Order: sequence, then structure tokens, then C-alpha cells
Amino acid sequence: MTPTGRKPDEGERYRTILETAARLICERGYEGTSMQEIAAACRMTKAGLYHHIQNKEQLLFAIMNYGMDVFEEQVLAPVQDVVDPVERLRQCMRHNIHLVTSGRSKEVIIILHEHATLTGEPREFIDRRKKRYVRFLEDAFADASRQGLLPGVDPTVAAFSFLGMVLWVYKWFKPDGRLTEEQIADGMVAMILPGLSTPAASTTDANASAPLRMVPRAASGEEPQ
Amino acid sequence: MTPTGRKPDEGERYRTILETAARLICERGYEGTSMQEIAAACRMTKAGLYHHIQNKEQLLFAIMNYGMDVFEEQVLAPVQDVVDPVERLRQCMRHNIHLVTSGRSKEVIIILHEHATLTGEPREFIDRRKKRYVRFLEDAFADASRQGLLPGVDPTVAAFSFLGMVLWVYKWFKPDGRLTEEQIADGMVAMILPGLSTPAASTTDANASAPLRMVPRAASGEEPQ
DNA sequence: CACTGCCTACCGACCGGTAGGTAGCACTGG
DNA sequence: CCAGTGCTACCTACCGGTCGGTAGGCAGTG
Repeated sequence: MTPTGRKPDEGERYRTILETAARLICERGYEGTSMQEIAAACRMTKAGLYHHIQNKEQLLFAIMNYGMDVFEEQVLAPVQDVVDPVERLRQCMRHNIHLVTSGRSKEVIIILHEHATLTGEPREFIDRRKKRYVRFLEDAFADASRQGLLPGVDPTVAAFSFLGMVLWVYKWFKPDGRLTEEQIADGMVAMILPGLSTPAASTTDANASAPLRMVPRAASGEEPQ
Repeated sequence: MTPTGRKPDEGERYRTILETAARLICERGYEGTSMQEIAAACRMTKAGLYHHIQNKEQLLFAIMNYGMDVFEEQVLAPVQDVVDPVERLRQCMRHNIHLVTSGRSKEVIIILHEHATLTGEPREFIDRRKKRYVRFLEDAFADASRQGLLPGVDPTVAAFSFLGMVLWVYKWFKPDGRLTEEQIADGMVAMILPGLSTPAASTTDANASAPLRMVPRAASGEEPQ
């Protein structure tokens, strides 16, 4: 095929399998989705699917790792160099809410929902990756608290409160509902990260410390539904 | 039955079935728990179990309704007559966190986790019961906002933020971990419900309006696992 | 006798997973 | 140029086991 050496697949096929499986598992749950259904959705037979993966559990593990990759790239990486801890948390919150509401990454939703499905070493591996995010938030809250920018709440409680608010969104958000992603982000930022009174749109006014690293993300896809 | 009224069971057997099934489903998920396992845990055969219930879905529905009953009795009822909206939210938050952390009501955890498992009319029925709680919180936040006691965030966003913080706890709380239920409650109250600086222990100081209705529940079981 | 509460024994469907075969391609030696 | 070899990407057919659910019986109690 294509003598210049392209080879169209090279793991690309594998990634579409992960995405297809993620879509189904996100809709019906891990235990509620059969390998048969996943194979059919990939337009394959079950045996064909098993040519690419080892077993169902490893498939879930791969999906979750893929989801963690996406998360770290879209939420963590863009903000980790922001100097002001409160601004860091604000931007982080916005990115995280966007990730959950955009509905583009079913893998992330699966990580959230199937938090107790994996066991043993794979479970611990994913938990370690999650824990890194918790630590990141704890540090930011501790920083902010030390600088007197936020009331001194236990950083762990603060971090999990942040996470709860933001991640719970996947349970109730409707893309065509009354609330837009921006309204939710603005509201939640206002609730636990005081500061700027008009936080949306022009984020360029307040962060005197880290004017770089502003995310371009907006303006792309994101149709209602 | 039995005109003198005794009849040892009278639905008591049914309730222990619900509780046993809830324990298993809470641990392994709805789809991951077989009727065989539930029957065995009730020290019955599967056919024996089916003598008491109609089918698996109806069993889940019954568990969820039972959970909503417990929730309304332990969280909603004790606080709904508190006049000050912020104090109402504070007490509500504490009761709700207690319900989730005490681990006594697996049914409530199932309601949280299996939010998309039921379909059709049963699903809508449970959703309607949940919606009542959301409305209760929205009203409280709107009240507080109108009285200038809280910053004016959209009441729906505020309500779901409250819920996210509080309910997400089921995903990470460890009874024998560093954080106690009280520390979590104090921290979360401090984060979104400003006011009293030492809020724990004596809840008798703030509610000038409804000194009754305080729950006795405490002091019983609740070992650190 | 009727009824409750539970049993044994079984149903068809489906589960995750595999054995073994094959079509199509790239590469090689002659 | 082309047969042979090896490999990838699938397939059909099947495995033992389990799923949710049921028919029908039977012992105990009123």
C-alpha cells in the first residue's frame, strides 16, 4: 500500500477503537456494554476486535489512560505555569468545566464514572495519575491561603470541593439546557475564587503576574448538542 | 393481618432484602451484581428471591425510592423550617455530608452512582424526587442572595455547586482517612457559606427560628471502619 | 383447605474469550 | 517476473459458564 511508506493505520486504528468503545461504555456503563456491541460498533466481529486488544479490562484501562492524557493536555498543561495561584485555579476550573461539558472526551467521563471498576495494579496506576491532579490543586489552594488570597480552608477539602463542583457537572449538564458552559464556569469561579467581578470574556485584565499562557481554546466547535 | 397485629415480617423481610441488595449493588454496581449473588447474600435461592420482587430493574427502583425516603427524612425534613436561608443551607450541608460519609445508607450512594441506569417512567420518577431537592437548594440560594447574605450567583449553578461538593465525597471519602466528617463539613461550609467562624459542635446557637427538629441520630454506631 | 415462603430444576439468551482458518499484502531468492 | 514465505487483519464457529427469569412442587401455618 502507498509505496512511499505511509501505512495508514499504525495505531490510528487502535485509537478509533478506543474512542468507539469509550462512546458505548460512556452511554451504557462498563458492565452494561458487551464486547459484541463494541465490536459491532467498530464494524468488526468480536474475534476481530480481540486481535487488537487483550481483554475487556485492559480495554477499559487503555481508555482511562487515554482520557488522562487528554485531561492533562487540555486542563493541566495550559495552566501549570501561571504564577498567581488563584488565577491558576480559575483558569484550571474553566478548562476542566469545558472538558466535561463539551462532551468531546467520553474517556474522561468514563474515568469519573467508573472510579471503582478497575482493581489491582491498573486501578492503582490510574489512581496515581488522578492523585497528581489533586496534589496540584492542594498546592494551589495552600499557596493562595498562605498569601492571604483565599480564606484558610484545609487544602485537601478545598481541592475536593473544587473537584466535586466541577466534575459533578457531568451528571446534570445538558448541552441544550438553559445554562451555558460559560455561565456555569463564571458562577462556580465566583463561588469559591473571589476576585474579578466580571470574569468572563476578557481574562486579560486581572492577571498581572502571568499574562502569557492564556489559552486560545475558545471559538472552535462546541455547538449546542 | 393477625388481628392482634404481630405478623413477624409484614414487609420487614422485604426491607432487609432491599438493604442486602443495596450493599452488594453499592459495592459492585448494578450491572455487575447478579441476582444469584443477591439471593445468596439473602441466604435464599434466586427463585426464592423472585418470590419477593418482580424483576431486577424494579428492585433497583425500590432501593432508590427507599434511599430517597431516608434522604428526605435525614437531610431535608430537619432543616426545611429553618428561617435564615444561609443557616438552612449550612445545616443541610452538614446533614447531607453526614449521610454520605456515615456509610449507613448504601441506597443513597446507589442513587448517586446509578444516575443513568434506570430508564423510562421509573427513571423520571426518581429524577422528579431529586429535582425537588435541587429546587429546595435553588430557593435557599435565591433567598440568601436577595437578602444580600450571599454573593449573587445564579441559583441553579449555586445549587449544583453545593451538590457537587457534597455528593462527590462518596467518591473519595475513606472512614479511616486523615479527614473526619466534621472537618470536611466545616471546610465546605466555610468555602461557600460565609458567616460563623466556628460552626461545628453546638448547632443550637444560630437557629433562633426552629430550635426543634434537631436530629437525635448521633452518638450511635459510626466506628472508623 | 388455602395461602405463604421458599425450594429444585430448568429455560433460552448471552457473556468474555479462543481455536483455527484465510484473504491480502510486503518481501525475498532464484 | 514470480513462486514462496511470513505477517497483519480479520473471519467463522465454538467454548464453558452465567445471565435474568420461570414452572411447578412442597412444607408449614392459619
